[in-house]
Amino acid sequence: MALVIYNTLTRKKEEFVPLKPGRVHIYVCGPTVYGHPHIGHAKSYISFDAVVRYFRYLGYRVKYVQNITDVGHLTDDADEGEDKILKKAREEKLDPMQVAEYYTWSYFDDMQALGVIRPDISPRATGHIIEQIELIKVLLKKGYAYEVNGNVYYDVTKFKDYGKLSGRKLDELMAGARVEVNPEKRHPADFALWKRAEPGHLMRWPSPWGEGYPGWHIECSTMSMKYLGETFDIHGGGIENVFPHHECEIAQSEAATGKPFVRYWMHNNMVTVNGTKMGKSLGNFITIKEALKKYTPHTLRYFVLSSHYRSALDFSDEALTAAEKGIDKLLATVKNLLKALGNAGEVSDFTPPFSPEEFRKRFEEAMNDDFNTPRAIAVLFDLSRELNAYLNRAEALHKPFLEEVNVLYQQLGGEVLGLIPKDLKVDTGAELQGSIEKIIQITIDIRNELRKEKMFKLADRIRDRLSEIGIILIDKPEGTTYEFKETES
RNA sequence: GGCGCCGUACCCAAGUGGCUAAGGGGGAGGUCUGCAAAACCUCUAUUCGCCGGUUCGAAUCCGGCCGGCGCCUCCA
Repeated sequence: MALVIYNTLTRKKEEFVPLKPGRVHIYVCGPTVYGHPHIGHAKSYISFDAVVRYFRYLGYRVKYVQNITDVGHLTDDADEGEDKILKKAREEKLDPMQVAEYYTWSYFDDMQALGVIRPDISPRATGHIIEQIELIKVLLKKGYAYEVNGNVYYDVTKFKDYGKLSGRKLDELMAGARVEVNPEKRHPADFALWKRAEPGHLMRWPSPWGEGYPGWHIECSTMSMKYLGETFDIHGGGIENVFPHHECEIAQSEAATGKPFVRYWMHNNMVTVNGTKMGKSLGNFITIKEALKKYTPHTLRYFVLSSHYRSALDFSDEALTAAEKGIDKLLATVKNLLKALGNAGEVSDFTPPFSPEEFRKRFEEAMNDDFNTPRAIAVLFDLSRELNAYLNRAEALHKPFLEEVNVLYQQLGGEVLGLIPKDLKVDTGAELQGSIEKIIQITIDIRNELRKEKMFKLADRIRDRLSEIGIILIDKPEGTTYEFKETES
């Protein structure tokens, strides 16, 4: 089955055909860096991380660009109000670029913690002022924009396709306008490409229209086309950006180049907390840093990927606790596998108890269907049940077979979903832990002597106390083993 | 007011015209165990918000209603 993607532009699932064979050019709207990233960012970027990882798994050469917005987004009204970064800078008495830099790194740190692979290019808006001015000049020259008092606006009535992504019509936009009409605009839906800097405005650049700063949609058009070409494969972002942000991007880009801008538009759904939207300006958001105090990165990743990217995800402690149990179960199985791999050998006339390739196929079918990660995860659980059953019942284990299964976990659960760490600890003989392990072994030996003497109360106390510090004893007919409780990666 | 999405078991969540409605969590029982833990096995929705309609056949398509959410203002 071919890879299909739900395209917001056509509202249908469409087979993915790259513009250049074997390559994927993808742009995803990045964060505005004026605060610590929250779990909504986590959902968005983990989802697209899985998309990019899957393309790479399929063998595509991917060029993944994600902007860092360090200027330009305003606090309230489209054209009035104060730049969010400037606001933060004033509140914290910092240079705006200090604010942007600080939160850019906060973002990178959190993404790394969540196992999100860095985009190939993370262009900053302030680093592309010249290119943005050039694009605005083209739009003016082609008659799609007009200047008033050092402000440049895009004339939406000139672009006949305006509304094709979001399904909106200009007259409807007028009727529903909640914002006071800016008298400088010819049409209420016109949007700013360049804003004149008032005296005292800290972030300002010279331009043909005087000192000012770019509007909020122009950076994405500029930077995506600069690095990916005038037409590229995929543009992703949050569903709330369909209108106006992405609609405006299309208007700017296609007006300037006369070519289709993006072939597949992908939009991920929102995170809600207790059923209501989480937004930066609502102040009810949970930062990734807060979430990571309570849950492991793998739990958060698993939680995000266990629902589809186009579904809304409700964040609650119950759901996260269930997710934690789920991912622990998956990781426990992989650990069992790694342990078994240690004592496995060659079994003559071996008959495979199940077909690993069958599971790979099912996994790929799920991912090919618009990146259906919940279904893909379900396949991994089905595989786990088969594997555990084999590990339990087989008296002699066939090493090549276990290795094949291990590769499957590493590729599907590891490389693609980022749920299974490459260096998963198998709780045996790590050098650093050598002496600790000897001590545990001594404790176990003594406890087993107690058990032989039927002094179970004391034996259980030893097990309970060890359990309190995260060492779990497992009594089997062949003897006692132990493992460290999974707390991190 | 306009546009759009969603409602599947106790919870989370796939499935969107036809074999037994995935998977995870939780719960019940069992194998194993001195007891546990882990793992495995069995059970836990004759039914998919409600009401009509289309169809040989619908959770899936159409219409209406009820409920929840999002966008139309910066937001992932």
